[in-house]
Formats: sequence, structure tokens, C-alpha cells
Amino acid sequence: MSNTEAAIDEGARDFIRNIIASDLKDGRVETVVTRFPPEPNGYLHIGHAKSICLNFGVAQEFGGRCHLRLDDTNPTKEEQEYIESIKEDVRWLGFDWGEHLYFASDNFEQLYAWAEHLVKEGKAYVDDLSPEEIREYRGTLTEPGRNSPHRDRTAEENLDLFRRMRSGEFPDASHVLRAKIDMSSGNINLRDPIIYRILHVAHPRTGGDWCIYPTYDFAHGQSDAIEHITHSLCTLEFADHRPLYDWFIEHLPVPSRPRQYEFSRLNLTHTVLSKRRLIQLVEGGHVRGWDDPRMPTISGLRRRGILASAIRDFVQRVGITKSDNVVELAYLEHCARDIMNKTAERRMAVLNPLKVTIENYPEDGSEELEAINNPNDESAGTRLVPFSRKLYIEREDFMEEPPRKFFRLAPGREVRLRYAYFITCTDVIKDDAGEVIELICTYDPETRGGNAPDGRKVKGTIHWVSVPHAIPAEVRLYDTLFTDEEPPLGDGFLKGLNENSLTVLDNCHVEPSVVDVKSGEPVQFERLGYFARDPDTTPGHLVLNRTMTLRDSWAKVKAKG
RNA sequence: UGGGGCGUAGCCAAGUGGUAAGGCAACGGGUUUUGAUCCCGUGAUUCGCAGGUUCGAUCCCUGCCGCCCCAGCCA
Repeated sequence: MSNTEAAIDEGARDFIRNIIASDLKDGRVETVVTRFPPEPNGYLHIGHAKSICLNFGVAQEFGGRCHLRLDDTNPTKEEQEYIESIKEDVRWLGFDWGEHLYFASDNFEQLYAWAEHLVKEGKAYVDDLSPEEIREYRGTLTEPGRNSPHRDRTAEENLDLFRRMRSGEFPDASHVLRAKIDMSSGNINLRDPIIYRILHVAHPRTGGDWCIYPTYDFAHGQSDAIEHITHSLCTLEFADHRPLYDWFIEHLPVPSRPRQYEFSRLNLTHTVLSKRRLIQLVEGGHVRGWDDPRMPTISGLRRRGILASAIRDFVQRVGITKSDNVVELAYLEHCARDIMNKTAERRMAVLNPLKVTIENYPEDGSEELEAINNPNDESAGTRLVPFSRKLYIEREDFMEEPPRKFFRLAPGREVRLRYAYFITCTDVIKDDAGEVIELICTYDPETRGGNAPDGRKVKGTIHWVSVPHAIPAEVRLYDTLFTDEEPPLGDGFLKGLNENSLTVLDNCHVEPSVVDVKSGEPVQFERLGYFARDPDTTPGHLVLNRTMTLRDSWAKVKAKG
């Protein structure tokens, strides 16, 4: 049995895959063709990742194909920069559209011809009502609309007017082309929807060729039909448009009959997932750009260090349904950690240094100790980490007056330095302000590698970096972009911004091998979390992003007191 | 008060007539040279509510309640 046959047979995972499997089984569809149709008016975010994984995933599973189509029908909002970022993000997520890169604007001539077809059939008319009048005539949610006084123009008159719209004779907003459907429909999309508007604006791809542009409703379904899309998957807010989508397919001589299915969009706690609001964060300078590691954009998550496989896993686990949902950020974090735990190599780094001198270690001595790169993957091998008399340890790993259950270093207490030796704190040096600035310790040479031949145990193991070998680094720590699970609604959402979403640490020290860390390949700093090289890194200045902390049960113990 | 969609544990989500999968979170416990990972254990007498059909209903019927979307010449 082929993979495709298996996919058809398998109890599919969601209602859309069920529909596709049965369409394939019944022979209603021979090859499944889907498409991911973003508008190039902003960067893609994790909500789009859900749609990308669905569309490309379904095509893969059922042996079909998925197109990338840019829905570029509104030149007032769209830009080339966004087109490039969309392609990059889809590719990075691991999907390939092959030869099938399309633009709605590729179809402008055909769409225009179809619009004329509707006009000739008496199914569309040119209206010269003002935007305000059109709104008034449309009625409300509970009251039907009224027919426009221009609704009954002859086909000849409409054709003439429509052609003059195209030729540029009229100013913006003076005329529109409307489908003639039903002004009293309970579905407002059917109250003679506008299908062409005049926009004297240059288009990123067609330049100055057009001054009239089709609306989403008129361009989308027909583009689907032209590309022979079989299953047009979109989010729930388009469900109301489906009758209109079907109306055009029925009344136009289109080459295929795609069907639209809707699923619910993804929502995540502690962030916002609408382009309108994301663009405000960028343009208002509340973040450092679309790819700021705090952003839920694909580019932000990538820069943060989150792996594409983690995003795919997350999206798959969350599932596809029609119910409204708000997924906890913790779920994404779990997926991110899960894959990094298995793949990320381990290193040591000290973020908030406290100096330690090993009194009984040779003055100018040093040595290299073997450390395991990934305890979950033996094939990752080992590396050598330099050790010497002067070390940095984490400030948090020492307490002068430790509470119960604190297993780390304290005066007179012995702990293990990971992969190195047992050390005992013998003295604490403070500055004039009483601040601890250095620890004097002794080490037990018998414990090299971290085990005592006499079988004695220590309660704690802490990480360290050798002072003379340390590489300085800037480390950026991130917290949620918004303080609360659900940011305030509407334009007030900026008030919910977390003031502490970014912390920059500029006195960090990492073991020498960290300079080889490649961007896009996060490493785990033992006991601290996962970190990825930031593109701000320069030859003399290493910049790291904390992708994700490790789970921290000590934090819970500490919180309880 | 029009049209469309949805309501299964804190969150996500299977199941759709035979007596409530799974994941995340949380909480216990074990292993551990990362207080990580890993492993084990703990949750719905109940599926928005109320009636009805049935030997039997989360699943079928009726009514009600709640939430989301739609009145851009945005997508």
C-alpha cells in the first residue's frame, strides 16, 4: 500500500482530512490540490503556520500538491518586502511549492474578462453611489438593504461604464462594479457585493497597468478555480463568504469547481496574532522589528531559536477544528523544549558571574576536562572544557545563609562542579558595601571528572566557566510580550505590554566552544536553558538569545518558602 | 431582533447510540554528575442546560442558555 493509500485509509486526524480522504476514496477528486494564500501586507505569524502546515501537510500526506499564492489584490497595502519574507518563512518551515508560485494578480486579465461576462449576463452592474450611500443602502444586520437606483441599468450601459472604469476615466471611489444578487439576503455578503473598485495606485507586480482592482471575493475563488485547487481551506470568518464563493463558481465559465472549507484560527496566550496589531507593535517601536524574538512571527520565533520542527509539532498537536480556542503559551514552549532537549548540544555558560578562586589548585595550572555534548544522544560525542584556578559560577548558586532545601554552594559546604571536581567554600570575600564579590574554595583532586573514589556524595552540581578561557557574551533574556494571558482588547492592547519582556545581560561568560555555535542551532547551557546566536553577533561581540528556560522545579520550591 | 459558526477537565482535543482516548498544565513519587531529561501515579459518576425518544444518549429529537464572526470600495 502506498503512503497515499495509507493516508486515505487511516482514521484521519481532523475533519478536513476526513473530507479529503473520502473525496479521494469516492473519486470526486483525483489529486488533492491546496494552496496557502497570504496577502503580502505583513509578516507571517504562528497562526499562519497552522494554515501552512495544514495546506502543505495535507498535500504531502495525500500525494497531492500545494501552491503558494500571494493574494495581491489591494496595492494600497501590499509590498515586495512582504512577498520575500513570506517565501522565506514558508521555506524555513520546511515546505516547498515547487513550480507552483502564483499571484492573484497573474489573473487580472482573466478576472476582468469574467467580470465583463457577468455584466453581459446582467449579473453585475456599475454603481455610482458614494461609499457612504452604499453603506446606507446595504441595510443592517437585522434590516434588509435597498436596491441601488443604478441597479437596473442595461447590460450595454454597464459594459460601457465598466470599460471606462478600466480606462481610467473616473476617480477613485466614484464607481464600483457590483454583483447583482440579493439586497435582502440575511447574509450581508450577498447584498450586491462590490467586485471591482477604482484605485489609481501602482501595483507591486502589475505596476501602472490597472486602475481598477478586483476585491478578495471576486479574486479568491476564481484564482482557486484557475489553479484547479480542490480544497480551499480558510479560517472561520470566511464561512459567511462561502455562498458568494459558490455563486461566482456557478455563474462563471471557470475551469474547475473548488470547494471551500473553514477551520478555526489559532490564538495564543500572552501575545497577539493579528497583522493589524503586530504592525502596530513594529511601527510604534514597541519591539525591534518584525523579527524581534518576542514576536509571534515566524521570523521572530526563528531568531529566538525555536526550531521549525517544533512549530510543526505544535501545530499538529493543537489540531484542526472549528471551535474557538486560545492555546496556552506553555504548550508551544513544551514543543520547543521537547525537540531541543533531544537535539541541542550542551555547553556551560555563566550569566551572572561570581568569581571563585580554588586556593589549592596550582597557581598557573590548567587542564581540559571531558564533557558530554548531549546525554540524550550518544552520537553527539564529548568535548574538552578548560579548567583553571579562577572560575566564574552563577551568583544564584551561592548563598551565605542558605535556606533548607538549597543544595548549592554555601560557606563550608561541598558541591560538584559539573564534569570537574568537588569544591568546598572556605571563605567569602565582600566589598565595602557588604556585597559578596569572590569565594575562596578548595578542591579535592581525587574527584576529577566529578566522582569521589570514597563514594561520598554531594547534594548539588553547579556549572562554571574558567576565567582565563572564558569568552564574553551579551545575552538577551525574553519574557512574554504581554503580561496577561489575554491582552486588552482593541487599541488598548498596548497597555498590556510587559515592560520586562526583554532583559539584556552584558557581563556573561561562555566556554570557548560556544564561539562555534551556528545561528539557527540552539544549544543548551546546562541548568539555564536553550540559547541561540543572534544575528547581531559580530566577530568581537557574541550575542545570544535565550530561546527558552529549562523547566525549573527549584523555582516552585523557592516560591513555597 | 437577520445570517453563519461553536459549546467534552485549567488549556488543546478524540469519541458521534453501548456506558468518556491522548497531549499540555498542575500535584505526588522514583531515577539522575543539568533542582533538566526520563519513569510511575493522581483527575470528567460525566460531555452548556432542560425535557423527550431508547433497554441504553456526549452522540438522535425539541426547547433554552452562553460564546465567536458578519453591516471595508480590507483580506
